[in-house]
Amino acid sequence: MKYDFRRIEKDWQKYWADNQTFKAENKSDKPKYYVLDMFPYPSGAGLHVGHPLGYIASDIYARYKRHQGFNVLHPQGYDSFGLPAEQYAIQTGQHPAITTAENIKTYRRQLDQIGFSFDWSREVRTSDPSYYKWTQWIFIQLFNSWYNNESDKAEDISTLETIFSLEGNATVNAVCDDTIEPFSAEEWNSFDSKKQQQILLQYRLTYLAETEVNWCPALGTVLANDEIVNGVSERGGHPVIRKKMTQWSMRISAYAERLLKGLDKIDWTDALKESQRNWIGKSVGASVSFNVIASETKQSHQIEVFTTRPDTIFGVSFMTLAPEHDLVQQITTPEQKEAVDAYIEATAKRSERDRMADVKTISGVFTGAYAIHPFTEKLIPIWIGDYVLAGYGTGAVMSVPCGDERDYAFAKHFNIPIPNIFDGVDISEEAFSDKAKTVIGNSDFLNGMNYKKATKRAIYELEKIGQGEGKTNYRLRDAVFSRQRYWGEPFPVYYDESGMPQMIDKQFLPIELPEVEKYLPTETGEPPLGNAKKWHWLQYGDKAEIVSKEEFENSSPVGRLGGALELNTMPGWAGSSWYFNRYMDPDNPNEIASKEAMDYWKDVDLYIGGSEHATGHLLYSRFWQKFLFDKGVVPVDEYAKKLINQGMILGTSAFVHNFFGSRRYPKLFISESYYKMYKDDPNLVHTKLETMHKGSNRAYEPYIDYDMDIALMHADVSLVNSSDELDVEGFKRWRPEYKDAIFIGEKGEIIENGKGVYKVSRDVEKMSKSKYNVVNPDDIVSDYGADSLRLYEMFLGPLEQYKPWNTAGITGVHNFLKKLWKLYHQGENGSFYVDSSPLGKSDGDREALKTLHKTIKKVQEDIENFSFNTSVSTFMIAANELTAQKCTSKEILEPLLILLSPYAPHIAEELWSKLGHSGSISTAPFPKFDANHLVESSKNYPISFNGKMRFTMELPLDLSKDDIEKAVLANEKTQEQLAGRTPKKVIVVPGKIVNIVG
RNA sequence: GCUGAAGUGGUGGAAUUGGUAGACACGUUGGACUUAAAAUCCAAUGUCCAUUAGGACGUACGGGUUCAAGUCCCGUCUUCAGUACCA
Repeated sequence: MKYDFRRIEKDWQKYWADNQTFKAENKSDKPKYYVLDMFPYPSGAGLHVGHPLGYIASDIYARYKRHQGFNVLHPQGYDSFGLPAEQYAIQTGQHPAITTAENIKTYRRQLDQIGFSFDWSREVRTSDPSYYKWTQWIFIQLFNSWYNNESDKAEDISTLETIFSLEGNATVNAVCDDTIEPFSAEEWNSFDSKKQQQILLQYRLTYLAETEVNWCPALGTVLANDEIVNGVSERGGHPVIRKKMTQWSMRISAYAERLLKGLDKIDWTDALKESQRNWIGKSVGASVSFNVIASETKQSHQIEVFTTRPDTIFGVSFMTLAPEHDLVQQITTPEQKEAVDAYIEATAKRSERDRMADVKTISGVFTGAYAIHPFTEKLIPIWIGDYVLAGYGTGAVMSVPCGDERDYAFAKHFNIPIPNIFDGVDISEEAFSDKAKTVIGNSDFLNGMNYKKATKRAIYELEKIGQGEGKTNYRLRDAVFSRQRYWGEPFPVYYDESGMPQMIDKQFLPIELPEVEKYLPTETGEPPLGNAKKWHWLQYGDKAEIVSKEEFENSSPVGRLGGALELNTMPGWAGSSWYFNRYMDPDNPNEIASKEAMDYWKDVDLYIGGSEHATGHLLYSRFWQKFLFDKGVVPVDEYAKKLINQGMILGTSAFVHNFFGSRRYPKLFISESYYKMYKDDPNLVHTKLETMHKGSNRAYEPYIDYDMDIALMHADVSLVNSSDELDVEGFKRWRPEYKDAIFIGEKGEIIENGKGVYKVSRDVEKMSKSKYNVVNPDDIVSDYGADSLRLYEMFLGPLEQYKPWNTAGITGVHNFLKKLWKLYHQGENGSFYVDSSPLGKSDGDREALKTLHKTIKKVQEDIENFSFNTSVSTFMIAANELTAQKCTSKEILEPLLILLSPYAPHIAEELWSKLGHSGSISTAPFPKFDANHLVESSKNYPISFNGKMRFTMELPLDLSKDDIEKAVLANEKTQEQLAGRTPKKVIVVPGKIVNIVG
């Protein structure tokens, strides 16, 4: 009987679905285990073979944990809000909900055929109103909270209002906007409601603010910092400019320190933690304020700077402000005004990208103003320069050229003095920035101190004169939360008559996305939701509805509540920042999940996903979790105990060499070697092509130019065989414009009518439709089966590694499954056969048991270390050994199938049922490893002399080290080797080599 | 520049954490079966020398520690990823 994987896999997938085999219960006597995948965005292209890699790994682990007796939660869902469906809607007019639903259907079919043990009864979709109801609810909670630095947690905004009405804001230690003016309780109570609202907004954890944002004109939306790569948009690679807009922001900076500290208690990879640490960018130092007197107005100003080196304060010889700094205009002297304005204009013109590309050029202008040194009271010239960034710290630095490379270069360039404040250091060539070796000199009260001492003392002295204080600065910026898109969560927000944002009451959630005619921004530049006819919020008592502007204005004003709704939608990371909690109780209409469910499942034990989310999703979701923890909504403040980043499976692209730039030979493809020939001697090739031209009936385009640059063009990988040979005729049929393409082979011959060979060049790249290198898992499953696909993806290499896909190699694991099947389907008719008599003590039985227990040990270790690739090899070795031993014992097969079932569940279930079991293999207990089966009575020990292998000698295994030493020395061959000498030392490592040092 | 990861046959990758390097698989070559092909099975396969027996070399490069180094230490080079005028 043949290994009919198609039938087997279909049958068992049906069985699992019919019996809800993988449904997890929220109550169980078993210990819980939560295995989570990063849920996918359902794109129109469907899955390629790279996508399931992480899912296969998590599925193996989930199935393993079920065998171990855990109640396993292994859910899956869809991050279904996103740009591509919206772009498609813009092009075709099809509602993104329809596109998304279709894509999800494809995804589900593709996922199902691989045989994952997901509990689909818990599926979530972020674009589902019953789901985003709770995303909106969380937003409201954030709006209604402020961050109290005293209790170090988020608190209800009402507690802040109480403090304001009793004490004003002087005693409040909160994370808030830095522009807040102090006020007393009396003042607060005298403010009108709007003023109070405006002030509160500056404290809320989500707030509306005029911020400089990354605006992407091509996409018509704002992007977060992590959505920009190398100065262009991550999606599409469009240019990004800075622009001021009123936007919702998330006060993630309030959690900077806790996000940093939390990393210490979770088991994530060092690389990932490190990139989160860098992103948060904590630096400890001091803020120092310098007094400035503007020569024009005679007004006094203060410039605040942040420095990590307050110990070098006596080395300050100038100050530099970012060109965008607020004070620049006020302090610039009339003589310098022209130069300063010109410089500011020039910098403003430069795009982010230019500025990044050109960091070497030193530029700046003197403002004509001077600051006063807080200790020496000397005058310090104030410059502006674009090496100081407006967005970091205060946008101003105290420049210490002797201790900072950039300040040094700036000072050298503009001939500013460079005073030396380091003892025993030569700074004539370069700045000295080694903190560890620093000894301060020439610095009054800091003289002779090291970095640590001097820093402390400097801060103390600054505080004493009220010119500064110790300060910690973070690079982490508040996250912009508004997107000018249609296909995202609507905000539960309306604007009242005074224009202040108001939250819509929980009972009216969700605020559903309205229908629009066009998915583009409106003519007046409003986001796409501005196209909706009904978009005004109207509430009478406990009834509410969304109505048109006219209906809203014509409604009776008595007891009415409402206004225009927020037209922005939430960003992609909103829905994904809390979904792991929803899986615990996905259908709950009253809460994000019930308390019982969350107390039972608590957190994710294993989270698997790509490292590209390091500073996006994985940071935002930790932020929301901490917030929800502060509010008592969730029981833990870190939601994922362990995280593994799976690597990516890359595609192997195929390229053809095309005379792309030439209008003379536009459809001519030449082989690589021929191209090399061309590079060496272009004229030779020209002549050859000319001859060929004349000798052929083909109509080349007329001669126009000699531009013969070769372009490498992607060819569809399905047109190339495993020896890199292109199916030339297939290529011509592939696209109409290549119908008359001409291929020239290695020796300059024309390839046609199946004669001749054209070899493509290869390169490894990300799998993508546009590179024609996508391998579809559907094809693999139909050719080799899901079990082969699962085994092969694991076999390719370590989980975390990036590796290219190569379909040819799958025969290895496929043959293993066939071999295993054949071992138990021998004899005349090939029907299933196992030897059910108990194993005895014969050599063969001992060998079989040894194979089994070796496999148990290795596979268990491998799963626990997530080295799934090596356990696939272990299975193959076991199958080879059992075949060689002709062992068909039930006693061996049964545990072996349980070991195999996480990897290749279908074949394991099939053989398991053939063994007479009625239920699914998935809950069968994991086999117990027994070391006794691996122990032999004696072993051939390799004996070496001075590290060189000489002979082997059989020794009983239960001998002690000393006994082994004695036995080895007494041995005849040893004596022969020693030739009468006395050995210096005998090294015995149990189970390993015996080394005699002579 | 900084941070992190890595460098092993033609290829993907193993190596019990210092103990016989190259497991397992792909590919290649040869053979068996077949009218033939596919499939399947068997054998060989790090490099070099040697008919054989066997020997020498070999884990990016150069040193070192050790009876013993892919693994540990010092230095150099290369690749990949993230980040970047962060004061």
